[in-house]
Amino acid sequence: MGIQERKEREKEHRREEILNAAQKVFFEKGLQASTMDEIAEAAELSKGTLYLYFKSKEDLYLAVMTRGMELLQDLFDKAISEADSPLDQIRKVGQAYRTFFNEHRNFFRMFNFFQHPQFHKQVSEDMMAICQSRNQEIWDKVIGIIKRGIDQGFLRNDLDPAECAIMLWSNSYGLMVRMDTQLEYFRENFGVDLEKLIDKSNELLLQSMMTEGVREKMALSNTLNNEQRS
Amino acid sequence: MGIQERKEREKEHRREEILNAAQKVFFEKGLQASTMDEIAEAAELSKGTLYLYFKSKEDLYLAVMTRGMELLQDLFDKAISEADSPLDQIRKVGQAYRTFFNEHRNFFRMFNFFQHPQFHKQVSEDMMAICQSRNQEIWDKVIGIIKRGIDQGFLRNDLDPAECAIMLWSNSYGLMVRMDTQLEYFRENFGVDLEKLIDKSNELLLQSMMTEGVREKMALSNTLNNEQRS
DNA sequence: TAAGTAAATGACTCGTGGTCAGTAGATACG
DNA sequence: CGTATCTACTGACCACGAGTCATTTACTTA
Repeated sequence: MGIQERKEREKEHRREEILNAAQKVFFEKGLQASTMDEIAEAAELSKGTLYLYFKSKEDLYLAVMTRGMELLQDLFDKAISEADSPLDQIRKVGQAYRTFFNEHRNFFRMFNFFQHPQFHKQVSEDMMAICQSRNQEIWDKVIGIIKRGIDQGFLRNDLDPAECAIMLWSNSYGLMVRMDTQLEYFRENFGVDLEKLIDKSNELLLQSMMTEGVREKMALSNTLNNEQRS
Repeated sequence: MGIQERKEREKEHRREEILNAAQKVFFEKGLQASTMDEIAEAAELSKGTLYLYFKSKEDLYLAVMTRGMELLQDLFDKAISEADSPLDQIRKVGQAYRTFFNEHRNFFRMFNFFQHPQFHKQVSEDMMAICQSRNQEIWDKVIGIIKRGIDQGFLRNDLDPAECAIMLWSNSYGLMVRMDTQLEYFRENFGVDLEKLIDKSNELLLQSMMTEGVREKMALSNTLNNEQRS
């Protein structure tokens, strides 16, 4: 009998609907200012029902966040599959991260919020484990492409892939946080375009990771490109 | 008559006592989990009194945070005055930031929390302005030493001081956030020592900002140092 | 000593996260 | 078809914490 299966589907569907409502409310107001009543209202359910599907407001928040992690993973996969060399993969994944930041700012902020140790205490272990494993998947993916870059001679073989991945990621991340809250401030006070700066500093780091030969070839083709343009 | 003055002093003193109590509680539990009753208890005052001195829990939180900003400024001033060249100043200020992170982690987390746009809405404009201006002071200081580094020929003169400052700062910051929540994770899963990585990646960036001549001189003296050691 | 003033109090309100006894509607059974 | 069971759902309710304000206390001044 398919009744069991149908019920499972319906339950999953209901869960998704709650997530949709929660996402909408959280995106508008953030964790603190959103209320469970409001989310229940948006989901056209009673508050009690929310607690049948999620252990707490924080857990619900993280469940929404995992959607963002999936999204980021998809963007990365797409970037990796579209690139033609390990170096190109690294650049395109970096670009994908910046796209994610620009077009899914609310998810970026959720990731950011998730970093706070104090927040972790309010979250169930189950949900924490889910986030951990998704996180691990993303890091493995990023480290993987760096490793290929080293193995195929594009990046210096005295470097550690994980270290490189963390450096590049954190470098972008640090600037994005700045951008998110102080983009105007830096433009007005110091005439700095943070958007371009992310590109620049990421490229700076990447180049210092390249092997001598690759860097020279890069420089040469850049020169050619510039000459063609002018 | 000095009564007026004495009252002012007493009021200031009371304010400091409240800040002491708040700092203790906030450090232990974070913003969310700390209650105003608890802080009042720690300050040996009633809750109502707290609201005579601070507009809201969030304002009180930020008032504690400004102490951290003062502390960071002092560390920077000390680092700048103790260094003997602009390049040394940049390195020592970077080191001071890392010291701040390690020894005043709770303040670092407060700064971090402050970054959230959602949090800003819950704060009074007065307090926001105070934080802004302190922030500006710190950035001016950091940009100032980079500018001296460029003017005196240590750093490439095609670079913008503000851009360099932001790059270096954000680079450290990004890694510190990672360190704060995932130090063990990265050590266990990828064998990466984030502490050392901050040094490494900061030095990497700094070197790519140096003029050719200075970099070569640096490389030479490093070689000599290494030879002396072995 | 009494009036006046500033500081401090704590009982109160109101909003919100989370609970749980009860309801309704579907399903299984006689 | 009627009844028992089960399951998702409900919303009144509780606990607790931020913020308020009428009242009290302590000090100053005349």
